[in-house]
Amino acid sequence: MARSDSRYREAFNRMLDRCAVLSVGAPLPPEAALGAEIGVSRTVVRRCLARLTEAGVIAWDGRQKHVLRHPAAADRIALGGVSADRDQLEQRFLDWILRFDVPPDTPLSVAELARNFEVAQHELKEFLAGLSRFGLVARRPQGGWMLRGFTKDFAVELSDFRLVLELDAVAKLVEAAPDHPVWPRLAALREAHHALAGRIETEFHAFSKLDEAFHDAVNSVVRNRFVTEFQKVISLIFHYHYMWDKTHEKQRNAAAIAEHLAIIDALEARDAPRAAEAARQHLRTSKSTLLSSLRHHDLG
Amino acid sequence: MARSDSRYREAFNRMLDRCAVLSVGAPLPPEAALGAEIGVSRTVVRRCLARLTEAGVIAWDGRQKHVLRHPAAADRIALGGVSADRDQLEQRFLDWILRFDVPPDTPLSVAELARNFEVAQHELKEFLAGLSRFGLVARRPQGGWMLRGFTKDFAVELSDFRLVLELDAVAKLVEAAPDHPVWPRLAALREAHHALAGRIETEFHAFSKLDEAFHDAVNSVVRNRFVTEFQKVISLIFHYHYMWDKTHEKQRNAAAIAEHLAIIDALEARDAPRAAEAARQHLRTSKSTLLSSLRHHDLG
DNA sequence: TCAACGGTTTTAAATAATTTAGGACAAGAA
DNA sequence: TTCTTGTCCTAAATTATTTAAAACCGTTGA
Repeated sequence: MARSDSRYREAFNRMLDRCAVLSVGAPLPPEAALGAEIGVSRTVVRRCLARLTEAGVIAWDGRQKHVLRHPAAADRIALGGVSADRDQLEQRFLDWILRFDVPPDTPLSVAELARNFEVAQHELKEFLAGLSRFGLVARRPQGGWMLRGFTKDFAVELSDFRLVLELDAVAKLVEAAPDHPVWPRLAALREAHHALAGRIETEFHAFSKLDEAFHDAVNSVVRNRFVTEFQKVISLIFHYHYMWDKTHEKQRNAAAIAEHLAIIDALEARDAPRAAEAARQHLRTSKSTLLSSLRHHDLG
Repeated sequence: MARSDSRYREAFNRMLDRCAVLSVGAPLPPEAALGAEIGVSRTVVRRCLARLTEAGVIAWDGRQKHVLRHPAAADRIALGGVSADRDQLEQRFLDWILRFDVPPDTPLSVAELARNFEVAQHELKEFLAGLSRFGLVARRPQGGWMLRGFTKDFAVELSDFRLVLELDAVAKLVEAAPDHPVWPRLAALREAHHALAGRIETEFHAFSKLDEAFHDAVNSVVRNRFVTEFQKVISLIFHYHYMWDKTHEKQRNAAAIAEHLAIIDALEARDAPRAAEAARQHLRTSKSTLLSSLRHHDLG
């Protein structure tokens, strides 16, 4: 009928813990102090105090409140299932779209999705509203939501946008101070790339993670909330598509490693034009890989 | 108690119109056909038919349904106030923040905002969820929303991001085909700029709109949903700040006109480096204007 | 005397319940 | 057989209700 009282339940248990460390007969701090301590409003504190009184753990009369006995395990109240946090929803949602290859223009049922992901409907709606800013989903005129999906257009525009952002990052990186923390990161990445190149015959699957780490490092020099927000989506999408398209995976990954190393070389040489050109080349490859993986999906 | 039936009300009135053009005794099309015609589901159609029968406008028995009399004006049902559309909400919300200079870290009351803007609470929540992707608002841990607001950091990051997008647009524009529709637009804008420059003593306020039109034209060559989405927010924010900061407005606008013309010159000459440099110069000015307007607000 | 604390009330946010709309399926008429 | 309607089920929109937060005010005790 109404909202859950999990906030109260959790607060009550924490209040029990609070009483456990006090000796019998000791006074409790004022309501406001307890609220601040537990991170909850006075209203909740008072509800908890009332229950503690009822359970005989404390005596409470106005300002006089002191511990009567130490709380037992039986005094605790069970709290409902832990709700999954917000960030995970994003991961799981994109995972669902990409892994099950949901086609574009699919109507999305908020009710069904909320059930599957085990989140409240309004949370999912909020999430979709956020995604709609990226053009990944849209509202339908009759109501409800629709997946605009990973069409060819989407992939092209995403890749183009990524190119713009990443070229900017590369340009900034070349100008970065010598003591910038990105340089050790790049050096470590260079080693990791060389190491993987040596084991490419057997471990080419490990490249996907390395790719993510590389682009993350490059973009780390750009301190911009808009860029950061986009990178999250971009990296997820490219990450999954890497895992998908199994055609010539070994060759592709070997080539990508070489491209990454070329970028690192140019960056460490502080050669802006060469770095830009290397990045452009790599993203061109990336884009065509993304597009070809979409074509495979269209056909199959 | 439940959702509004405005969809049904509107459909009913349109159904009346539909009957009015039929002669008395004529049969009505099947339910599905009516639904398609009016753009509504069969459920609604059947509700309307039931009411029409009750009102004696039609006779309805299974497949037999025909007009009994022409509908009168009294048959219509009044429909509730027209709900404002979604796009306007965005405008009005940003308008509110900027015009009333809501400080950063203000808690936003969904209930109050919904009242003021005369929209349903959940619509506003959806909207806020969308904005949170741009980092303009954020959820508070205890629940509710908070305006992160136009801090200095926000302005800097926004300007930087704008620079990245716009330099890309300029680069693309230089490469645009000679018959691209952007060229006539730029030519018209050049005239408009010259015209305003002549009247700058008295009509410098008109520049804000011209600025918007100029940047819109430049960005029109980039066909990218992500860029488009951002431009909407960017142009709104810069637009309002132009209107605010009244210090040296005339000189600033005159200077900006010159900067715009320099960009147009370089673009029409297809001189990529010069165009980029001119754009960079203009956006630098823009950024410092935005920042100084924020400083004024901090002090006052 | 005043500052801190608690009682009370007002208001908002979260969420379940309720109502309307959409769509699927089956049965029946043409 | 095919189109149409009757019926039912599910989902989305929207309100109502419950919980939480916060403001206000009186009172107590140092």
